[in-house]
Amino acid sequence: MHVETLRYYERRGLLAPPARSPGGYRTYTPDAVRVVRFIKRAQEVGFALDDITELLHLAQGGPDACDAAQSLAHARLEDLNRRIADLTSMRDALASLIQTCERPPARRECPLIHALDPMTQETLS
Amino acid sequence: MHVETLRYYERRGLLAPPARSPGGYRTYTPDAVRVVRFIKRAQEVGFALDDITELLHLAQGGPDACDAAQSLAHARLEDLNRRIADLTSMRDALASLIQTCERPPARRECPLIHALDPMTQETLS
DNA sequence: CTTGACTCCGTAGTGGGGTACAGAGTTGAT
DNA sequence: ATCAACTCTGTACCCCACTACGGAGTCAAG
Repeated sequence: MHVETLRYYERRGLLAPPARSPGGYRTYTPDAVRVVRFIKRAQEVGFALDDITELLHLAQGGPDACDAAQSLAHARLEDLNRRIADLTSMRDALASLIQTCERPPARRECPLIHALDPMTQETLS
Repeated sequence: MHVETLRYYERRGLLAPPARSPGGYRTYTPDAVRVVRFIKRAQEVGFALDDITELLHLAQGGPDACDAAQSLAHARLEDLNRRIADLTSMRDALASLIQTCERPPARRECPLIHALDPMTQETLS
């Protein structure tokens, strides 16, 4: 954990400004550590900092908060699925492009570059 | 295609500066259009603009260029696979987190928020 | 020839999640 | 008391691929 990252979270309102030592140093409570771990975990499952800010507020709230958290999570899940689908179709397209390289090149023409060239392939997208 | 995007590509060296009309307007040749389409296609399969710049240079080169293009493509492919794997494990983690919501909440505690809280779950990561 | 829609230019801003810097002050161990 | 190693502050910068702005000039249709 970088120090600046903590300051950054504080600026963003994810982390309450902690008490200070006589010299002005931040003194973090165990609770603040808990919050930071929460943030890290939430990031790991795909929440953005804005979402996490909201989750942290929700964590204080009552039972309604639970529904809100759940729908936030569902939105993130769909987001992840979309991104996975996008990347997967990219990957498949690139892989099949690379396949063309396996075939012996007709002298002086790179099949891969050729395949990307709209001159020679009018049939894609 | 936004005009500014074309100017941007020109600045970045992806697109050769085109000839100008008497009034100073860019007049693009069909070849320039071809290059732009090449760029778009390459982007769609996951190449970054820097890679594409290189591919475009390679497109002029001889047979060595083909190997270079191929290894560039392989690097991109591995990149995509890595990103897909990352997102997939995120998705699975989030999905199983959401699963906890399906179970009836023990009054006043959001299971999802609960699950992210390091206080209550010391066993993850 | 007028009009409305376009393009010219350079520079600056966007978003997301931080990271870097400089110069001064503080901490804790020896 | 001394010293290395840390932290304090604000601001600016990183990446990437654009996008926006504003004021002036140009193009093509009617």
